[in-house]
Amino acid sequence: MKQILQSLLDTAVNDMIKDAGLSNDLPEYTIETPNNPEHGDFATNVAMKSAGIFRKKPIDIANDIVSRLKHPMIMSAGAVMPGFINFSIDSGFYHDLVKKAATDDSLFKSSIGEGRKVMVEFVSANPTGPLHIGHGRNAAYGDSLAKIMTAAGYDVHTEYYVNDAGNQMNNLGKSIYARYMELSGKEFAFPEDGYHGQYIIDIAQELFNEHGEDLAQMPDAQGTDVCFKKGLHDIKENIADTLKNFNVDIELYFSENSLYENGDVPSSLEYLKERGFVFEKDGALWFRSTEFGDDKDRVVKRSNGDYTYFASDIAYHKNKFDRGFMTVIDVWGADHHGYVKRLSSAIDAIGYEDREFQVSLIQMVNLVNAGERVSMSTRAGSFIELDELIKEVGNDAARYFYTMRDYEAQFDFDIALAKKREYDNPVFYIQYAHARVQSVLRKAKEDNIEYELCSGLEKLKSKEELEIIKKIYDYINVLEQSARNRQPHRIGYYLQELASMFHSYYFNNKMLNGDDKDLTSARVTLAVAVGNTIRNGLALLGVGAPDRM
RNA sequence: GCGCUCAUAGCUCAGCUGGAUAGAGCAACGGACUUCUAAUCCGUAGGUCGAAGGUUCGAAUCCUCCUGAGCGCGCCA
Repeated sequence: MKQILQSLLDTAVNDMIKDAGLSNDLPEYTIETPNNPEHGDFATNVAMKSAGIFRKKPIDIANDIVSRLKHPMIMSAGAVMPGFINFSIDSGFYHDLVKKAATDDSLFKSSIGEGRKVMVEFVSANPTGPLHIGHGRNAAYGDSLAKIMTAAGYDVHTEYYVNDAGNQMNNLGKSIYARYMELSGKEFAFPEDGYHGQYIIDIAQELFNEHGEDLAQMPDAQGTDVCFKKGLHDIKENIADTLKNFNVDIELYFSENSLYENGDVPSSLEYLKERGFVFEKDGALWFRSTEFGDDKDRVVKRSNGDYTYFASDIAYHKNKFDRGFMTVIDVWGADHHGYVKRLSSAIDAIGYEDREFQVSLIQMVNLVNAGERVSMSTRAGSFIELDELIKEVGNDAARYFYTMRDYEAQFDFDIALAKKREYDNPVFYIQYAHARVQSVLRKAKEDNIEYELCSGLEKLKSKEELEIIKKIYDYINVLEQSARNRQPHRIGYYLQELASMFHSYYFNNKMLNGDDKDLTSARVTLAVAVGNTIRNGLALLGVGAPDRM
């Protein structure tokens, strides 16, 4: 419908430009669905946007445009001050929409992505311990974004970057080894930056059960290595399990260490060196990020010979582009924002000009428990695990809560509240709307009430019914906005509104009317259309749509 | 000190890249179950969009300057 209007308007305005003897391009304008029903089904600001071209009052232009529009879909069109044009649409077109929404999923998919290859890299938490509540937001966001962009026609691939190289891995090995030695009654200094969580002790205990005191007999370096390998393996597995339980799809766990093993790190630095962006100073290797507006140049290889984390990140992102991704989206915690300029500089230096790099900085989750603030540090071991949260509040509620708010705003996750609110929660409200639809279908079957899907639709003519259909049609708009702006939270708000409209409609109107087959058919079709919309929307958020509750 | 993000109803937050009378949920108050699930619905109340300027037909939205909160500024990751 919108496309039809747009092409009608484009033609009308183009004709007017020609008639006026001008050669301007069309102005950018919007066609939207007004919140105020008195403003019709659609409204456009094209006349106001054209005021500069024609040097006339917007209202006069609007009237001129209206006089040029003719189409069976348009029941009426009118120009109002200060220059909006409002349209009312013939209800037959709405009935076609319900039919579509009730029978297939084509209304819930968009093609604005045009098959563009996109990588979303997210979570990427260091494999030094289980995921905690802070990671949950990143995981929920990234997964929903990927699902949304897929529905919007992008070719999306998801990845988790595993930082299985560098100092922290040494610390992990030593931490486990120290705990192991404790169990063996021996001493090994616990590393200063070691990890204190219970899971470290658990891993050590497993090693002890498995090997007895064998590891204590080895040289420390060798024992530490065994501990490290076991620790990394177990922690990675734990993280992958948690994400799977959280309904998060990661297509590939990409190992940082693999970039060292195959030589990508030095070779990508060499590549930048050839292009003149890497130089030597004070015995270290530097990347000239000031060239791209960064505050200072950054070290990529330390004077002691170690590569920095930044170096492997350069290699990783070059690798992403080399694999043909046109858009690369990184989902990071907001505390890493100081790192954005550095990496985007390096990507500029790599020089794939047709590519796009974006970072979504997920704001902090402040953990609150009954008013008391809980700090979350992996090292101190005082964090609440994501697993625990999922167990407490359920996967659906957790996923929904995390993506309920704009990722750019920080929010307090009050655990006590989340536990308590189980039945007082927007996600259940939405799911209940879906379950109600299924319940109607079950009831019809039980009572042998006859109806025919997609027939009798001319009965759908009340204001309430047409509003719901318009809302269903608005889904595609929300999906596209959500994908474009990388804002999954819009979906949740939309679903809440749709569910609310349906609950109200359901309460005031009987879906099943045994004596009136046409009316029953029409209303059941509308209900099914709503149910399908909700199921599709919830799926984007990683939330299930149960048939009964 | 420099940089990033945020500030909207009592609370938690939306507000569709500048549109028409700023919206929801929770909390508060008043109503609706002989019903396809009351996990629902209907109504009432609640606002100087942090403050001040600017840009234009039009600003919660864009610009400048303040105020306040969070985070970041390493040859760590």
